[in-house]
Parts: sequence; C-alpha cells; structure tokens
Amino acid sequence: MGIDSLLAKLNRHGYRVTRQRKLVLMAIGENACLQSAEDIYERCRREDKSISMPTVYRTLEMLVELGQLRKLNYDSERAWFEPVRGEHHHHMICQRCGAKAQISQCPGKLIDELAAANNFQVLDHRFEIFGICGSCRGKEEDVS
Amino acid sequence: MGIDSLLAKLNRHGYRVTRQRKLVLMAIGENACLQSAEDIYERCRREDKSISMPTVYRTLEMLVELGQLRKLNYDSERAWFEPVRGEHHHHMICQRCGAKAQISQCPGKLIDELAAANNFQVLDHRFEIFGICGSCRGKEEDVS
DNA sequence: GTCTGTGCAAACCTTTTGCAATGGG
DNA sequence: CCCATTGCAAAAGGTTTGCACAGAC
Repeated sequence: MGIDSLLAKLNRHGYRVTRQRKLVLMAIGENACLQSAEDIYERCRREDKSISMPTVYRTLEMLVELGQLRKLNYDSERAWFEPVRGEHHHHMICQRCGAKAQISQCPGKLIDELAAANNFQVLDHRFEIFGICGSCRGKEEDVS
Repeated sequence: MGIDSLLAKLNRHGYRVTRQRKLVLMAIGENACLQSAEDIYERCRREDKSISMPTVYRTLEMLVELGQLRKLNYDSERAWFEPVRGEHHHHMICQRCGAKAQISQCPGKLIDELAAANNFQVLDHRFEIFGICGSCRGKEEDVS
C-alpha cells in the first residue's frame, strides 16, 4: 500500500492527515525491514527537525491499531516495527551486526495442529532465529 | 537439576552461596513455568522480607549466564524467566488470562534448513503462539 | 580478614501522559 | 471555528548501577 492510499485510509478512519503523520509513513516506507522508534524518529528528523518523539510513538501506535504496522518485542532493549505488506514472514537476526533478514518460511502447519489439539484460538505468533549471519562468520574466519 | 546441585555449581564457578541466592533458586524451582522478576521477588519475600529487587535481578542475570535460566522477551511489558531443565519447549500464551502452556513441538527442522541455506550459525530461537486458550473460549460461550 | 554480595537510593532508558498551543477539515 | 493533534516537560515503570555495609569462606 502506497503512502497516498495509507493517508486516504487514515482519513477514512477519522484521523487527520498531518505533516508529522506523513513523515512517519514515509520513514517506514523507505525501509522495509525492522526499525526501532528511535530509527524512525531520526529518519523523520532528517526531513523535519520539529517532529517530536511522543508524536512518533503516537503515530506508530495508531498504525499498529490500523493493522498497517507490526510491532515486535524480541529483546529487552526496545520494540521493533515493520510495515505490514507483502508476504507474511519472520526474521533471522544477527547478534553480531544486528542484520535482520526476512525468512518466508513459517511453522504455520505446526501452529494449526497445536491450535486444533488444544482448542486454542490463534491470534498471533512469533518465530525468530538468532545467531551469527554469513557475513559476520566470513569476517570471523579472516581474523582467526 | 536440584537446588543443592545448583548451589554446588555456583560454588564451582566461584560464586558465593548466600541466603538470597538460595531463595531465588527455590522460587524458580517451585514454579516450572514462566515468571516475571516481580513474581520471583514476591515469591522470595514470602520466605524472607529482607531480599531486595536488585539482588533478584542480579541473581537472575547470573543464572542466565550460567545457562540455568532462560529469559524471554515476548511483550514490551517485562521479561519472563523459566528454569532450563527438562525437555526443550516453547509456549502458547493466552492473551485473556495470561496462561502460559508449554508446547513440546519445535520448528527445529525448519531452523536447521534455514541455517544451512543461509550459512547462518544458530545460537537461539524463539517460537510463541498467542491467542485465547480453551478455558477462556469456554467462558466466552457461556456469556454469549 | 578479605573480598564478594547485599540493600538502599538514585540513575537509566524506553515509552507514555498531561496540558496548553497549533492547525486540519 | 471546533476539536484532533502536536511539542514540551514531566511521569511511569521495568531494570541497572554506585556505594557503604554485611556476611561468606
């Protein structure tokens, strides 16, 4: 979904289209991968120094509620956000360089089986792999 | 691993065996499922009111480093801890009542395939299912 | 006796909130 | 014009740290 259709969607839901909301949407759209609120704030400030952190957080919260943004908590440091678009996916996260690669495979079949077996209504799921990415492993070999 | 052998392990690693560390180990041992630092603190205080929150956190950190405790961050509220013992498992978490059921199935095969395909060295992984548990679904039906 | 571990208080850091001023429709 | 939205400053809340004292070995 492009920025314009997202802005139209805000409008349709009774939200006002402001300079700040456009900035946040652009910041998210530029980078398809996981970003922290701080990342998004910095990206917005490159365009307009007057935007504030509370506004970024409030906009992110709104987008999560509208189903346009996914919020992930996989470490205790901070929350991570990514646009909901394209294929469903998960992540492989490098603990050395912080690289976040998307993986299209999902243990969905396993989830369905578990849900059926336990009469559990699934609303969401998390699947992440942590370790050292190929690039960092290459560098390790160079050093040793 | 029982409390005594854990205390012996602390000793072997050069840590002193203190009243507070015994309390934390007992608190963790009593409850096999996920607990927050606050939960563990309260459980300790039932035995001894003098234990402090920083000590609980420092002990939890030590146990994570010793590989005796797993720390999970699946929400933005707080961290969750569980003893590392018994079978490897994941969790189904009820977003209504907070119940945390262990699930023995693990997408390990998928993880191995992805690691091999991407030259990724896997150090850890997360897999959680969120939704409404069977018990809460039952109550829902009663109301409607 | 030595040096690790503890409690207390305060700091930290991300995220949220109260409020008066701004600006979108 | 009205009221949603904003920026600022301050609060919140989980977690960590500095420091002097207590206690394990």
